Amino acid sequence: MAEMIIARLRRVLSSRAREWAASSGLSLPASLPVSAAPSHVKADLSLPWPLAAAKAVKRSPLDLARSLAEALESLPEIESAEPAPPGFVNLVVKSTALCANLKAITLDPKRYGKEENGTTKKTLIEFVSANPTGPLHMASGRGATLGDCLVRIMRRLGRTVASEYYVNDAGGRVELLGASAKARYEQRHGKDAPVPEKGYQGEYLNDLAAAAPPECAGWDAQQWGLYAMDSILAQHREDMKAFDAHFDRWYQESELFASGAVPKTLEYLKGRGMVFEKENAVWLGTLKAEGSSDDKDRVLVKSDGKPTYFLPDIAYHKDKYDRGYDRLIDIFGADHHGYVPRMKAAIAALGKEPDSYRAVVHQLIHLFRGTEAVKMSKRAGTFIPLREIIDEVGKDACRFFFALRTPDSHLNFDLELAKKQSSENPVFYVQYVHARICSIFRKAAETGLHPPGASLPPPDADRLAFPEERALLNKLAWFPEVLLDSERLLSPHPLANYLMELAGLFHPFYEKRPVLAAEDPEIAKARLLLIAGVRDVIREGLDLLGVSAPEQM
RNA sequence: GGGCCCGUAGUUCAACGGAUAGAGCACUUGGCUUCGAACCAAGAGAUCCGGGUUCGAUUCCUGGCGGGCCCA
Repeated sequence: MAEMIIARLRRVLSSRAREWAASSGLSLPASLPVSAAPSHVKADLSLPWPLAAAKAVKRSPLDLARSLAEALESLPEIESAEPAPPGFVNLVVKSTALCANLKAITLDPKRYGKEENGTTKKTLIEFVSANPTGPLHMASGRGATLGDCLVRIMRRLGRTVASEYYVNDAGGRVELLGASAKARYEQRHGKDAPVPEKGYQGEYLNDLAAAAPPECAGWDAQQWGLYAMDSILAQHREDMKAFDAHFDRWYQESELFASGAVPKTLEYLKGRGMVFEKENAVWLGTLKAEGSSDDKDRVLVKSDGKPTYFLPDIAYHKDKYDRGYDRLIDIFGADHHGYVPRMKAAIAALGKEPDSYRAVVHQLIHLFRGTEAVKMSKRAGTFIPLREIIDEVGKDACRFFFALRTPDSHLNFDLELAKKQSSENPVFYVQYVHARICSIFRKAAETGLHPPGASLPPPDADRLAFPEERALLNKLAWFPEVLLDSERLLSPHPLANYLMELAGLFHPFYEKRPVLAAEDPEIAKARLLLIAGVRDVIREGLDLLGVSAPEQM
């Protein structure tokens, strides 16, 4: 398969530009980005390099742009290179190159975007990891979308990556959950049994108590706790399945205790001299750790001899490294952002490269019903379960909505709007393009113009020369770059926004350039290949977001 | 009180330090006997307020104001 066109151009242009710079006595920055030309410029690519280079020399940026444009114009893939004030070089890519790229997409859509010589590092992405003490709520949906999309995107790029869900099933909360469930059970049987003071209040505990097997009458809080946690965890698994979020492993905290990893990790940290004792407790010196931004030291083992949650968390992350992952990504909701500095400190205490650990903190979702804010409170039991949204809005709309935004955005989610299933939801805008194209292919099969499965000839560039066609050819070329952006930013939002833009370019083409009733059969076939490329990229792009691409809607 | 994040069009959101700040929805006016009108064309509409760095700031630094979250 041909190398992706933009990636190739980036390499070729950079290399030629460096030759040019060397012969002109200039120095160029280490990174030479190639970006799409802005809409008001009639070009495909835009280079701001002369602006950056002009600083050190006495020539004007525009002069340098003229000179650079001359040096680049002779490249085989380049149609024209024009200097533009204040010092850009705008490039038009040869249509033949874009057409070759189009043909390559349709030949093997599943590999479009794969980096042949990418990193061999193994990445582990941990996300959701909600406590099994209550149903998953909306915020988990955002974390699930970010994590799952990232896994899919990185796999598409050719990375080795695995996903995990960490289950906090050890410690005191099992018993507290059990006591809460037991109280609900006894209330159902007419007893005056108050839920423990700091216990769990949610309505779901009622359902859980009602569904308990007959022998539960004799259970103590611990047994109730195991039962409750099992059934809540089973619900989490079902919710994640319904949300199309896949985890390669559900890692249980109790496994760490069972294997002795917790005390071993403590010994390991002691051996590295990272631990001290004070007031009968054992501490990790996170405050003064290398590169630490934590605001105080953290307890690992309390004065009563019990470990805090922090110690098994460290043991879990050590285990990730021990299993051969050299790049860890954790995805948190903003309510856990305070956790990040101490985990970074712990990574340093383990002797790992700080850059090998990345935390994505996504902001929480503000829920509305129309204009009325809905407060989320797990304790009060008034949160909106993720399941309710999946059932009423659909996981496609929900995932696409979350995938469109950067993790940093404090996004608003209007339940009434989302439930409308109307065109107000952007996912339909993209899916509609896919359905429209599939419809054209059905018609093309009926009329015999293009039997299913038949291959289309590589297009003659002259037959895809209208601006609407050129714009699509160009946009399709950027798909692999968008995947790289998503990986770099650890977020699917560049991809989701790209799909909106691609869809937005298809409709005008559709209105102005008939495919089946084209001027002649050769043009019809060229346009069929073009829309096949659009269809494939939308289908693959939506798939990376975990969103379906219906053939009819 | 300290820390993290945010403030862009009526609204929900984009924009590696680059050019005339882009989309969806909503609004106004047009467009279905012609591949799907969940669409298109045209119109109107925005960077919270001061300073600073830079050839160039929505972006970086700094001081306010406003909001979300965490800690004390």
